Amino acid sequence: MADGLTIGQAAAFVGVTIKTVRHYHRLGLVAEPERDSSGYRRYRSASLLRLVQVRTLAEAGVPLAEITDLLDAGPERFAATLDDVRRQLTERIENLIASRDTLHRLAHGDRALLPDRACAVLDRLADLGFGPDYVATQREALVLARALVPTIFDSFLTRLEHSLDDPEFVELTKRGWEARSWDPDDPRIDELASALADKLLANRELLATPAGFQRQPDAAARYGLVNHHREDQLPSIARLNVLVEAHLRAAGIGIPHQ
Amino acid sequence: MADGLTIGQAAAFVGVTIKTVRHYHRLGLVAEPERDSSGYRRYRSASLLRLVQVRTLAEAGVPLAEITDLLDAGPERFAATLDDVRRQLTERIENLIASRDTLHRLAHGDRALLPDRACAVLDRLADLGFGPDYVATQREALVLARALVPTIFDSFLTRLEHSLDDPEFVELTKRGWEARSWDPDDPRIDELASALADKLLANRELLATPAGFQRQPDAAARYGLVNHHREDQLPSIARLNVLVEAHLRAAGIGIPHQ
DNA sequence: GTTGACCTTGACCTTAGGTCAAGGTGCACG
DNA sequence: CGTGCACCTTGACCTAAGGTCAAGGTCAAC
Repeated sequence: MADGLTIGQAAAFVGVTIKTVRHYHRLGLVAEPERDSSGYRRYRSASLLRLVQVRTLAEAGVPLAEITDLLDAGPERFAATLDDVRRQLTERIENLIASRDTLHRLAHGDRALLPDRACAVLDRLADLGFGPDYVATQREALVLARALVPTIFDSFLTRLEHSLDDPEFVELTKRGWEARSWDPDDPRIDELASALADKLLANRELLATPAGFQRQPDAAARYGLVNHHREDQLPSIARLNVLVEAHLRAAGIGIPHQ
Repeated sequence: MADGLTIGQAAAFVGVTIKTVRHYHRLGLVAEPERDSSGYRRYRSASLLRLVQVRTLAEAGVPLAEITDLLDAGPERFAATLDDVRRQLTERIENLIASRDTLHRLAHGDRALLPDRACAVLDRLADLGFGPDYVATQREALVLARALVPTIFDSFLTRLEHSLDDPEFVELTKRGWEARSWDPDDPRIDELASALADKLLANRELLATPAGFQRQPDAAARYGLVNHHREDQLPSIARLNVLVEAHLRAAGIGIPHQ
């Protein structure tokens, strides 16, 4: 009894778990105490003191790896190191707060990873009579665009809003979406491509490359991915777009190419 | 080229490392894309979209384990889960802030894990002519006391302050500390023990058990550890204390016993 | 003598990837 | 045509601070 506490008692007194005490032993933060005849660790006040010191620092957020140095250092380095640790904690806190704010925007207001303005455009698509599939695909393209070409996301949206103001263009786009169920060789696709190309050539603002586009590395490849999103599953749409681009190139308009 | 990006390109486009992409595959967060003839993964826009979605949530602090469910859930559960994650983040942030504050108090003001008032007492010990060894041992005992019997730490300090107001008691204590280098059987230890016991019996407030003492579990054992700190390395001091306690018990005073 | 609470060690698990190793692939340059 | 270099593949092991589980030894009480 007088020769010390068992590990469970010591841990309870200091307010930690047994496993924590053993962990500190293994890391060398607290020297192993003597063992009794049955191999049990026996803790005396000096061990408890060390345990308390380590625990106090650990609870304050000091990494265990630094605690040994800290307890062995003089008061000047003690304070300096603590300040250092405090700065690191502050940084982590700020990162977490930023995460939390992002999360807040995602949960409230942003619907499915997009800002309000993009959601409004998608709602307008639905109002204009586009089917849910089309709206879903456009939503995906917008999510992709925001991540891959963030610098031009806003002008991308602006162009989209513009295009929805033109009833003829809306009609052509709807018909284009119907083409997804046609055979890729259906001659109506060729007609539609001509009509779309004519429309675009008559309203060139729908084609304008936004300023700052080239500052993005791999801009053309990124943009191509957004523009051709899901085309691998929609061969007729893919062909339609190929034809439209061919028309435009024939008219001397360079299309960003993958 | 038209059949997809390699993992390095996909990772760069989305803004993560290759290892992160593979990690998401292994966790099932993003389905493995098709491989080309040499076994390279080839990413198309659908994979990139998924990668972007996962990345957005992960960056916002959502645990990876919850992201699959989140992306498959409807918008109502989406928002609810995000709120839940946000609450957990808030909790972690508050814990970190508390740690940082503790750290601040440790680095500035608190010297070596003790509050100002305790440091003042220790300074006073030095002023009264106690040697650095004694002060260091007392400092350790205070650190131990604060952790093991926090509820009575303040009254413990008060008693200590009181005792230092009594020059006779100070003298006896100093002489007690000198006894550390005596032989444990030195008869002067017996004399000193009598004198100390008389002094304590004449000033019983130096012995009073503080209120609330018994509310601490294992109060006596904890208190004993503090009172007998380092005695295992100071046999003469240990004997002195044993004798003093015997005197007090003989006079009908119960000493908390280990 | 047996039960239940405690102790011992060791091995594996957690998060979100990072690092290293050994080997295959694709492209440009000489 | 070989060579170098950058990229890809898998697999195994590492992080911080312990938690959990397993198998077995010990102690005190009934």
